[in-house]
Amino acid sequence: MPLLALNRPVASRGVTSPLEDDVDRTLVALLATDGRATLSTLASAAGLSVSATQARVRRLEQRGVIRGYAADIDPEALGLPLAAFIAISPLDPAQPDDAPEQLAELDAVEACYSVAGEDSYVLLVRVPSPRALEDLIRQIRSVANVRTRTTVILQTFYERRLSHP
Amino acid sequence: MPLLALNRPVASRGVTSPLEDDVDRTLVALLATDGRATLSTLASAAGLSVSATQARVRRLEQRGVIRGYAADIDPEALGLPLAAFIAISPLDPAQPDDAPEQLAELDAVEACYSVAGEDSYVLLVRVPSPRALEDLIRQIRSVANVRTRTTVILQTFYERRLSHP
DNA sequence: ATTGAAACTATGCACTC
DNA sequence: GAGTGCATAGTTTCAAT
Repeated sequence: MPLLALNRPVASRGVTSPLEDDVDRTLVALLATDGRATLSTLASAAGLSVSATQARVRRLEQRGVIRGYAADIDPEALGLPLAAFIAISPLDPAQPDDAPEQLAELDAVEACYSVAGEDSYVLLVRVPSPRALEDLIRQIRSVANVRTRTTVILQTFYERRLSHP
Repeated sequence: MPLLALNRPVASRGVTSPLEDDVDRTLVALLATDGRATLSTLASAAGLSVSATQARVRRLEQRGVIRGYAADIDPEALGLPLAAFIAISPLDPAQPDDAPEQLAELDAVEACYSVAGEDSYVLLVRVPSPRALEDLIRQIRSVANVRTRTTVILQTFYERRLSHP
């Protein structure tokens, strides 16, 4: 059973071919909402035998369409009730820029995107408290030599909804 | 097997109690990185019998610590290679504000956060093309009666990393 | 929490189309 | 290549301890 490898850039995880037919779409849609669906459940939904379904799912995994399986954990249960976006821009633009790698060291950084516009990167971070956010911002500034702009998240209405499948 | 229910606000999904001991932490950490880990695998890691492990996992699910299980699908495979943050603020502040609900109708909206600062909400959206992004922005403006500020995501370095467990 | 039995699920292989 | 069916190994479930 394949594990997620979330510390490497998405791009290095290999090319992803698109879904090939309705069976693939059905399997992906089901697994996206129930990552522990059994092959028999998937097989019934797809109208295929269990073996054929297994082969399909394996192919989706190997092609990188399915990147892994994860339990969705409530951040509050982990003691991380405070989330924020932190937009960062380099203080010294003439410096080698490996901010994403540097910032991956910090556990609080859940996501890192490079973006168009005023800022270079946007991070999604989760911390236990306002005090911890202050510390984190300080760390980010020194680790990556950047200026930061922080936007505190007040409420998460939804997250990780699956688009189209 | 529990299904995710991502269309309802996180807050309405019930209170989440924190993790209680190291066994819980081990189980959560494992399931967060491998959502399809078997009870025997989890049992070995936690140093418990399979049945005790099953009971633990069920409790974690019932307490809302584990909110569900999902396959991690590459958005490109779904034909959604373009992602963006869209920050929105109301055009008419004297109007009832149910933007998150209204915007949940749009499949392209993957996440919706209310935020502190200039803007009211930040959305994470995924679309097939720049043209589709233009259409989406138009839809968001009319559906929610808002002004938008869009930040295109150029690269996703990492996403959904688990913090602390 | 553990054991253990029964039901269900995953896997590989022989076979068909 | 892509599917089915079947035998076996492994997993999940639940009652009893």
